[in-house]
Amino acid sequence: MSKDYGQFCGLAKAASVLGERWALLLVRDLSISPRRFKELHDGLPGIPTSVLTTRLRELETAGIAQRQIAGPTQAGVVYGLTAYGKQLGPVLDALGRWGAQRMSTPEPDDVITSASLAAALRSGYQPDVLTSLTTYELHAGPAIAWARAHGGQIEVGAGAPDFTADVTILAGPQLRLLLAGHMSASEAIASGAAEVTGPDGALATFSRAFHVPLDDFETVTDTS
Amino acid sequence: MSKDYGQFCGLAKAASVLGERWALLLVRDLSISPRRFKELHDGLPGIPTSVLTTRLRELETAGIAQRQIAGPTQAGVVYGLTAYGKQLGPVLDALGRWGAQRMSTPEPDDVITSASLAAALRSGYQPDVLTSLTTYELHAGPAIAWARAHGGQIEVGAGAPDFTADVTILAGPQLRLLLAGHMSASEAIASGAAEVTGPDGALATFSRAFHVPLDDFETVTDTS
DNA sequence: CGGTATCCCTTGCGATACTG
DNA sequence: CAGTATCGCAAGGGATACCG
Repeated sequence: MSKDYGQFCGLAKAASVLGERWALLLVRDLSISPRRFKELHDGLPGIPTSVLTTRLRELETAGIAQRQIAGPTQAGVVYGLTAYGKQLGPVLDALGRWGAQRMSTPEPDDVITSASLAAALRSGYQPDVLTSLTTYELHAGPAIAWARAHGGQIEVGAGAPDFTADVTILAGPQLRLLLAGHMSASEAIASGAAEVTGPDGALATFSRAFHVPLDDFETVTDTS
Repeated sequence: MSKDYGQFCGLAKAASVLGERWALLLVRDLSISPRRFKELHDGLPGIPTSVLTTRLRELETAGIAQRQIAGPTQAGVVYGLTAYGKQLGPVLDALGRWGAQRMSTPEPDDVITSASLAAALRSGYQPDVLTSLTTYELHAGPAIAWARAHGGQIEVGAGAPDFTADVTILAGPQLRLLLAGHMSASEAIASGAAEVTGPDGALATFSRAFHVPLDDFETVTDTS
């Protein structure tokens, strides 16, 4: 499947690497921050270690990812993106935003990972909302992500932040509707869909600063 | 391979459809213009008809493509993108630009298709160069594409245009270097890499209006 | 033209186990 | 923790033939 398409075309070259199973999600996770093998394995539920190894090698060969030694001996192996790989960030964000349009409610077996939550924050960020530096800690089910943003600058991460956030939000699956603007901040709080710690109006500001639209057709017409 | 990833994540949803073999290239071709089954088959060298059918069905189910009846009886079946599918255009352009950065010279067996050439034109278009409406007809080996552009507006197509272009360019593989700005218009003409019909300076303007950068490392370091 | 229908066969995924 | 090794299986891709 890693086969080439035999076309002199940038998209074909991209597809030959990123079209591999798990590759896009792996790059997504690496784009949040450098990660260890085990973190990657845990963040991609279902991927076998052998496949993870193979993908990492392929990404290395393609100049997208690289091994980094982070600590003493080889205990500190860490995978990160190269400069070339980092350029994929905005592209994957756009692709994720596109895919998210038809994604309103989690399927019964859908999992939310911390890295995908962080990526969602990054992809929905609106540069013109936050006029002063604001930090967020967001919990969506078992997933945790944080953001530190101000004007055109944003930084996100997966897992608990190492600082105390200005605003902490505990949310359930309804978070999707809030980010889409289909549920107001006050509704979210009143219904218990979100629990907020922080200044008054913080959730309203949050939902404007991180907007992931929904193009609802509710469900795609099933023609089967 | 069409398996889902079980994640509530826009990128994961996108990957489950677009990660399929041939899917990205198929959408690319459809994004240029609606096409018939045979045109799609011809434009994707190597794809079996059965796989093409399967992909088209999957794209239909995902709400990305749709069958359209273009003529009398069923002789006029045509596949096109839905509104949702059309939103992928700019995203795929970005992905193609990313992939093209490491693509300097065609591999011996690389093919150039008209649709990929048209997509390349669209992806490299610089909105601030052409101050008046200009039309181009571009030949790169066996591939033919055209563009009609002015300011922020651009329209591209695969195959010979149905109008007489202001500028006609016959180019070889060296075209890649011209688009990257690694070869000047005058060099291209002098060396015979490009043959131009049109006003003086037309090729220089063209190479500024359609810019596809090259991030060269020549070849990615092979660490095998 | 616009597909269906087979068929084989590779590949690479997923599972599990195990090593430095 | 950071992988390697093995293995079986199923899916799906590619080729080819054929039908409406």
